[in-house]
Amino acid sequence: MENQKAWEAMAQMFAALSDPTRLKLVGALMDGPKCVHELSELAGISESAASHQLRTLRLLRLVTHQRQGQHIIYTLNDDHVYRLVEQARDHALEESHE
Amino acid sequence: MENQKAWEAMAQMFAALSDPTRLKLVGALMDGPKCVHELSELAGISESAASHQLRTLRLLRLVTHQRQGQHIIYTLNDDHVYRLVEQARDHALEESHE
DNA sequence: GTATCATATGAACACATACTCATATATTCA
DNA sequence: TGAATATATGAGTATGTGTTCATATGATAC
Repeated sequence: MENQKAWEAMAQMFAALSDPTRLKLVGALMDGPKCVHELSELAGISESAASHQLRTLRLLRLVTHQRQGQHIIYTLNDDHVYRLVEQARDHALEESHE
Repeated sequence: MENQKAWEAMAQMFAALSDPTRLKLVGALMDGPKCVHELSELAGISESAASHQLRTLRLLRLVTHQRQGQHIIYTLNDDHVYRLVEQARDHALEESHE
């Protein structure tokens, strides 16, 4: 089965977005780059928790980060993520008014 | 926070596709409706495991099922799922040849 | 009826994961 | 240099999840 790895990569992609906290972080980043403190507030979690989850998103290459003084600015990595979340949102909206 | 439920619904959607086994089941269904036995073979898992995961996909409304004699035929529920998986596949492919 | 096939379900277990708390690292400012 | 701020990280823990195994349900054939 040569596809096994492809399925795993895709599943990993979905897994990155399968947690409400991480999804909120990504959602916040869809409005533009932000620092950890701001992200933690927008997601309603501790800064430590945010840092942990941002690390996960970083390892999965959904976000990138760069230092700006004492702040670390996180940014969405590419448009695929953006579009994926938008599409899921459409689906969720459609489901909700059934 | 009125959006909390929306994020959770979306996260749940992604969670449904975040497991390689479930993703393979959905992938198999993208080629057309199939019975449990066939799905379990295509996904390379036991029929019991397949049944458990199909139940999950059913509860999350990603698939529907109908009886046909002694077989239960599963079908993809809507096009959103189809498009979501296709998009993720594109992303995975693009990532892989970086 | 019973035997058989297809699927579903519950319990149990192993493993993953998301958080908190404490601590470490890195930057800026005095 | 040392204090303060921003972020990262490791350990510990509680909860979630995917599988297997055993058993149950439902349909067909005899």
